[in-house]
Amino acid sequence: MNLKEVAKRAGVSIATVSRAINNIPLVKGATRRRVFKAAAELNYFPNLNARSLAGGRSRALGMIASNLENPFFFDIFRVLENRARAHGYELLAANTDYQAEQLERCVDLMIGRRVDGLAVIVSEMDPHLIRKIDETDIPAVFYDVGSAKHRMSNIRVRYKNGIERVVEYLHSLQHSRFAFVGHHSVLCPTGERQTAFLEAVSRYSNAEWRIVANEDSLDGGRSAAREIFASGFRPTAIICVNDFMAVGVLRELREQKLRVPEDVSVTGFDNIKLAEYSSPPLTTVHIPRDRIGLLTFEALVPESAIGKPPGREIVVDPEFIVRESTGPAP
Amino acid sequence: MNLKEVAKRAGVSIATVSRAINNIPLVKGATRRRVFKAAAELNYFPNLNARSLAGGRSRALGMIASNLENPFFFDIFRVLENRARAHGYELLAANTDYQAEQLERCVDLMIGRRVDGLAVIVSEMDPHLIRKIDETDIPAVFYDVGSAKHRMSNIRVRYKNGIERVVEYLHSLQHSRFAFVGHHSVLCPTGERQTAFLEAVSRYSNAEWRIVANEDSLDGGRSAAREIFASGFRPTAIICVNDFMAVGVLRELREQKLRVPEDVSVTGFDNIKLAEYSSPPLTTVHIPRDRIGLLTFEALVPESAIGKPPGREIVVDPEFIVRESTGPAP
DNA sequence: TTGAAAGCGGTACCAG
DNA sequence: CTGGTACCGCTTTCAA
Repeated sequence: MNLKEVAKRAGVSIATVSRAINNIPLVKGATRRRVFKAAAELNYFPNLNARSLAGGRSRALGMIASNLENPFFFDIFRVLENRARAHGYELLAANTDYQAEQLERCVDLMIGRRVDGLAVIVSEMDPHLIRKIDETDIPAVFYDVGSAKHRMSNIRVRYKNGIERVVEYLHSLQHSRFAFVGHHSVLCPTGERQTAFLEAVSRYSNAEWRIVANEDSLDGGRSAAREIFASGFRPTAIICVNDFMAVGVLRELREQKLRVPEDVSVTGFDNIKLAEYSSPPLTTVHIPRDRIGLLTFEALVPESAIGKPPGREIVVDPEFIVRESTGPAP
Repeated sequence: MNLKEVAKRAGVSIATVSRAINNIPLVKGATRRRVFKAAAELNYFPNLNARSLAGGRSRALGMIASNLENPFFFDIFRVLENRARAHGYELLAANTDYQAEQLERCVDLMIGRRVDGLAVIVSEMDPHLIRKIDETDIPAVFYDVGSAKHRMSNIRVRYKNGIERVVEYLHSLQHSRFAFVGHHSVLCPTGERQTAFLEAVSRYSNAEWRIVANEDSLDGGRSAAREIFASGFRPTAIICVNDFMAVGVLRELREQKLRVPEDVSVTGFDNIKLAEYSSPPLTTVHIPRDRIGLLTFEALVPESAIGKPPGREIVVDPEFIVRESTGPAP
């Protein structure tokens, strides 16, 4: 089914059908009705590929995330999609599983689809990809990487502050043996968190620590915890790169009959919903995904944010939240 | 950047560039190299919209889910995407949040994009939409709804069996006061589970029960549990429509200082990863998402499944799994 | 208010 | 092995 057939049936030209379908005011009411009737009878659906091609814009935004299974990313996706829909865009989502190769495929795909804006919320970003995207002139937002210019914006969360707060808090509770559970991506922001951890912990002369990494999943968190204990190290506090992995850690501690927080304190990061639902609820650091999603949209669709310049650096401050997974050192 | 420019720079015709880019063997090695060089220099990305339009196929599959935040759906998404990618397709995902209106939008979008196959894994499906999709001749798979024909397949999970096993098991443990926590979608499969619950529980003359519903989320599960207790009913066992909500229920019970399973038994459904990570790990019913994802793909892309007829009914049997959230009635 | 026609960027068939 | 070219379905001037 295409415009031509609808036009034939409605007894008008394809130009008129196009106008009617797109709600362009020029069309007379009676004509419009005839067109819609014909379209309905023929079970007509505008071909969006053709529309994008002819129109020069796809009315689609893209979001690439490292791991949509982790609610942190999904929360951003959700608000971004809502904004997009509200403004007549659709959101194409893609997952990289933290793999550089997949990231490259996703980027090519998004560019190939000629998305009108692209948000890249991944930690494995590499400069050559940023350049690649930059050269296409597609408005883009990167997360914790790259620098603002042209049509590229940049959202930067101050992890360092967050981790510092966590470490300070634990130290004030007399903890001295720390473990850091990260995931495999070596670059920012994990890298940043890890570095921040090292810096913070190094400030205390009596502190001992150990760092382990595993995949960003419940299993990954659990394995990481297992690894720590297998090494013989006995932390009094386990600081996790995010809540998702922390839930895995909690599970392993339960297995080992260690009580949280009496025997070991555990902290997460992100403040995903699950952090409130774990047992015990996690002490964590809140990252405002709503705000990030919103700002991302505004950066991608400048018309939606009058007064705010495109291509800017957006800094987000995290917020420390104490729940029940932390307590005085044993 | 388009074919023409690449052709000019490489000193060949656009037909040749097209062939080279698409790895059609006819092209001579030297020519191919010239083309790729030119393409790289010009930062060329094939316009996928144009390709879909001209080629008559989009090389994309669509998946519409009720709630991608629920790992049940996400697990299916994951394997479907893997299969798709392995076969040169991309997967377009969309979320309905259980809203009929959004479902309709998503369907229109997928048809508009001319996906080569569409999986609709939602519980709020309505017959008119099935017809709509049917008339487009796009191969489709529905979950627990519609009937197999033409190019439409149909995956049906035997929930009834699963719920029956759960209820029987609890009854054998001397439970007699049951609560069922569902989510708001009234149609299959939730409806089916709910009905199955009623049938199963009605078989025992001494059984009492109560049914509540809330949104499919952690919060929804928690609220549902709160609602049960607010009503004055004191169940010895809470049967949840899925694991995701069950985790919310567990949280509320903790709040009420009720021990699981000593004071109350709780069961989930689906067997998502989180079910093993909750405290206590959930007794649940396994639904093989991997298999569902795989079968869905095969139904959508018949070439991938030689020997298997397109448009068939696929029946999946769930499997009862006992963990630690269930025990003898108090 | 409507129609005719020139693209948009590819694909694929037909010649050579 | 390569080039020419007729579409694919829609948007968008330009005229009428």
